[in-house]
Amino acid sequence: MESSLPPSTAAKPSAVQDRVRRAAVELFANQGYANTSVQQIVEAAGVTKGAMYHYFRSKDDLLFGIYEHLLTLQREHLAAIVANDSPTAERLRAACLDVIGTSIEFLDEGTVFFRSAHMLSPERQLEVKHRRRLYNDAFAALIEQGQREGIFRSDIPRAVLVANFFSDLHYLPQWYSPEGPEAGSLIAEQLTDLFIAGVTTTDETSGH
Amino acid sequence: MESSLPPSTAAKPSAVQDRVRRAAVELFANQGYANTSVQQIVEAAGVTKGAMYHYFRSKDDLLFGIYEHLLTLQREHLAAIVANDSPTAERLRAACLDVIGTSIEFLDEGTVFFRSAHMLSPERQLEVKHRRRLYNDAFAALIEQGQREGIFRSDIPRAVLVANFFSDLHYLPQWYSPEGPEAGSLIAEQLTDLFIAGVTTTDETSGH
DNA sequence: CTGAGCATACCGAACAGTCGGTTTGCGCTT
DNA sequence: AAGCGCAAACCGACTGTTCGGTATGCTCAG
Repeated sequence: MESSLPPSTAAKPSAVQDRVRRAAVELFANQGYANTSVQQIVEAAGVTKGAMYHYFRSKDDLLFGIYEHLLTLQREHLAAIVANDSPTAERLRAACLDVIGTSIEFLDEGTVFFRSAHMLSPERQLEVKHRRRLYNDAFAALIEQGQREGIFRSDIPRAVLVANFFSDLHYLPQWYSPEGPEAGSLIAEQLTDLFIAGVTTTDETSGH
Repeated sequence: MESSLPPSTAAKPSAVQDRVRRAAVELFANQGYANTSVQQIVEAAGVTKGAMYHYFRSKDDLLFGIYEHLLTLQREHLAAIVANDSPTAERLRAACLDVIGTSIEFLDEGTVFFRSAHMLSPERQLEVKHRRRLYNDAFAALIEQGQREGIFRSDIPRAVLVANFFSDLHYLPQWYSPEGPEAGSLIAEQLTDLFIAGVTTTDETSGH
């Protein structure tokens, strides 16, 4: 949207590059990676194949770029939140709100992220898996701390608790569609509420 | 598993048909629909292409068969559970346990179900969408009843509550892998617990 | 005149689906 | 029991098309 600025401004990531990326994300999200031809992408972006292959080494590069973007973003956000010195419950809440918010902001990217992981080259699949695991572990560590403090229930394996939250991120692109401007953060709060409600210790779940 | 019976027994769904189906599900789950060639399927099934096309009209038919199977199964189960005259809370719990159990039993089918919906022919996408909606509505009706009874919280849109549960089904094939024999139903109970805990009315969420 | 930025024509591989043909199983006549 | 006839089951080479990627050519700023 800031593409209407005079071309003199800022470091250009090349208009072509950007348009190809945007077109690719949208097409991948709507038709799947394997079902989208390079020809379609360049047509949607209004460039030629030669131009595209000038900036990207392969179709796979285009796909991996999406993962790279989201993974980096989420890692940075979570690291910042965890580093806070607020109470565990608040940090968990902040982490949930943030990652749901991000997922809503990048809905198409999320769709591709969760649907097309198996289309990446094997090495890159490993890379993605690894970095996802790091995120997962950092998140799980938050929950573990809460469990030690006695505020989160311990009668259910931590892996299940974590999966129960991550599932919301997975499913989000499948049912959420942006309506109002604020609707996004509202959904984020509601889903976070539900998760926290499920994970918080109650009389029945405290000790076991 | 009952394939070891003498060939004299029962109505045969044709051994070839069955082996093709199994091979297709596994390959679709592991590599995605678009990335799996008909040649791979028939090789894995140990049949020829001619044989396959004798029983299936197209590759798309193979895919739709998976949806047909799961949709029919889940619809029947839910209908039976809803028709019970037990209390709402118990029926919701039973519905959750059942559909998670089914999803675990048919993990590969689930993987394909959630990952490859956009590969179906447009008409069949609509059909699947329609039947999913019916299931969704029946499930939502259960929750609505609980809300009217005051046992389920009403401060969060019903659609969000439902999505919060369905997300678990979506994510399941991504993280769950069958270990012990009983582990499956244990997971089902834990996830159901978490969902119910989140959706049940507490002091803070009762009125609004 | 030179090289970055792009356009165009093209390549080999792989794909879903087809089709003419062969084999197999089975009811029926003799 | 033996042979006939015929349909269903199955085979696999083949086709037209599409794909990701490349090779080469053009253009214009510096």
